[in-house]
Order: sequence, then structure tokens, then C-alpha cells
Amino acid sequence: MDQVDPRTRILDAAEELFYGQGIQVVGMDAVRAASGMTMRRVYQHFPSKGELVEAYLLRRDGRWRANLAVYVSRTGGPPREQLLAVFDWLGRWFAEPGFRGCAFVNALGELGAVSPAVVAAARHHKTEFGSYLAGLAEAAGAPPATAVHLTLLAEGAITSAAVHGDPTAAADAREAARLLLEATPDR
Amino acid sequence: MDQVDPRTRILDAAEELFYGQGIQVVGMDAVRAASGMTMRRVYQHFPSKGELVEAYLLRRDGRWRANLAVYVSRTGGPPREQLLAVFDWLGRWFAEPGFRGCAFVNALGELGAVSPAVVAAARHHKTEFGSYLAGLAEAAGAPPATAVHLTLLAEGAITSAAVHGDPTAAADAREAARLLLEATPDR
DNA sequence: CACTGGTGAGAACGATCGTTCTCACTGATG
DNA sequence: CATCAGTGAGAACGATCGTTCTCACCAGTG
Repeated sequence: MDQVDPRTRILDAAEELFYGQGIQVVGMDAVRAASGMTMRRVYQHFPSKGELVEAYLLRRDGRWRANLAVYVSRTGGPPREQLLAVFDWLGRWFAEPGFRGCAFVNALGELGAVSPAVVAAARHHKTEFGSYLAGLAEAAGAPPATAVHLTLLAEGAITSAAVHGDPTAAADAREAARLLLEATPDR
Repeated sequence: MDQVDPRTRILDAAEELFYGQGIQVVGMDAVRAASGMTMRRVYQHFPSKGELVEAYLLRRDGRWRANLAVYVSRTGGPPREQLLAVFDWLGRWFAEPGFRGCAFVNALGELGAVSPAVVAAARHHKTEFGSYLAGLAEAAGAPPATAVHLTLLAEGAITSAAVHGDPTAAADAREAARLLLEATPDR
């Protein structure tokens, strides 16, 4: 049960706390308590809170994008369906309990002005997401501009769902995406 | 020069600091110093930091939406042009020095989990913005769903511009909006 | 003049936080 | 058995922050 390696346990605790409550508001002692470890061990694996934050963002980025890609590829439909499946996945994410928007946007708002590492992490996350959508769009025969448009819709849906606490933003964005794809005749 | 009333001076200083650096990272003493006042006077006008934050968000919401409405109404074009002018205004905003995304989204990421007042302020700001776009869309003979789609595009453009530090997101969103409006035949 | 009420300037207070240190203990090694 | 490296548990340290208090000073009033 607690055979999981200490690093993972610390990251699990940090992610739940940082994402759910904010980074600055969560003290290292809260992370220690939630991970069921001693202070010494925590600092043994992450020599400062800043490095823990970076590790949290890095791991979340990888998992988030991997989950999305798995979901989309499993739909197995034509490329155009896969593009729309992105918004279905977003809708599921929005409906998860504890959803509180994009971890990277939140971290950027909190620490973007004082931590270049956070800025870099957020930029990387969003850039990769955009590239992923660009790849799907290319496979669907849609022009690159359309991929950018869908990226903006997805971004807007995330923010909107977070602010209003309403997952329907995903369906709205999906419909807008469908219209944009329709306007672009298939290749 | 410093005939401006103290409340305004404090709010000006607080807004520049809170928006530019984040809320939690800025101490009350920094606000005091930037406003050129004494601690007693600051707390005389805002009995706690929380109330100062609320006042900051409230004032910014009003000014932001008023500036947008003035810009859009001054374009004077047909309703459809006015809808697109919203994105032109966003583009000008993104290009301003010190642009750091939406103050309400930033505040929400920082304090949304611990301050209901911040959540309410952000929700109100975004709801009003959505209503404004809905009004423009109705005047343009576009269905309500289109207004929602344009709102998502605007939201995504703001986030994207903030993350990448690139104002061109406004032009991209404008183009997507134009396509969506085209798909909806004029009434 | 004596007195009162409010102000400026900044010290002081109490809480919190990130980080490090203490100290008793354990388990392997000579 | 003696020793020593490493650990758990938590206290301690130094810095920061929100908020309040002190105190010398000044304006106006009797």
C-alpha cells in the first residue's frame, strides 16, 4: 500500500494540495503531513519548495497530455472526429470533482511574475498542447489556422469552466469547433 | 498632482502591484510605499487586505468593461463589425506593456480556493462580459450560441496571449470569430 | 495658555513559512 | 561490545507579513 516510492508520495500530496488550494497558500508542512513523511525526507527529495513546484508542474504536464492523447486515439474515428474528441475529453475533465481550471494558468497567475521556471513550464505545456492539436488538424486536412482557432476555443473552455464551475463550456467549444471545421471543406 | 483623493491613490498603487506581481506576493507595506502614504491612512480606507483586494477587482472590472464598450461603440460600424472590434480591442490590450493576462483569472488561480469574494468577483466579471457579447450578437442577428462561441474565443485569446506573451492571439481569435459569424447567415 | 483629537512615521506584535538543527534511537559493522 | 552513519520527530531559526500600537507633533477650541 505504501510501497510507492517516497518521491511519488510527496508529488501526489503536493499535486493535490497545490492544485486544489494554490501553491503559495500551501506550506511545506502541509505537504509533509499529507505525504505522511518527515520533513527531512521531503527536503531530501526536493531541496526547496521551488523545485517541488517545478516537479509538480512537470509531472502534471506529462500525465495530462498523455491522458488526452490516449482518450483521443481510443475513439478511433476519422481525424475530424478525433479533433472533436479533444473537447469531449475536456468535458470529462471539467466534470471531475475538484476541477479548478488549468494548473499552469493558475500557477502562472500566482507566480508568473516572480518565477521564470513557472513561466517556462506553462509556456511549454500550452505549446505542446497546441502542437498536438496542429498534428490532429493536419491529419484531418484542416489548415494550420484552424488548429490555432481550436486551441483558442479549448483554452477558453478551460477558463470558462473554471470561472463558472460549469462543464458545459466543453460542449459549447465543441460545437464551435465543429462549425469551424465545417467551414473548412475536407481536403 | 497629488490632489487625487487618498482612496484612489491607494487603489492605483494596489492595482499596479497586484496585477503586475500577484496579490499574495505583494505586502501591504509595498502598497503603502507605492501610494506614498502612511500605514494608518491605508488601513483607514481599507480595513484589511482582503477588502483592498475586493476593491481592486471591483474597480478594475468596471473600468475594463467600460473601456471595451467605449472602444467598440466608437467604431460605429454595423453590429457585426462591432463584434469583431471586441477582438481588436483585446489585441490593443495584449500589446500594452505590463500585460499579464486577466486580473480575475489570475486572482482566481491564486485565491479562488480560499476566498469566496474573489470567486464572486471573477464570476461577475466574466458573466458581464458574456452578457455584453450576447447583446452585440443579438444586435447583429447572430444566434445566442454564437455569442457563447465568441466568448470562448475571447477567453482563450486572453489566456493564450498571457501564457505566450504574444498579442497575435487576438487576431487569430478575430479570424475565427469572423468565420463563425459567416457561417451564421445574417438575419 | 491648557487641552483635546487626530496625524505621520515607524516600531512592535503575533502568526506563518521555508529551511535547518537537535537529539535520542537503530541497525549494521569492526 | 563499541562505533558510527543515518533516521524520525519535531523544535528552532530567521525572515516576512498583516495588523496594531507608540509617541512626538500639530491645529483648533475654551
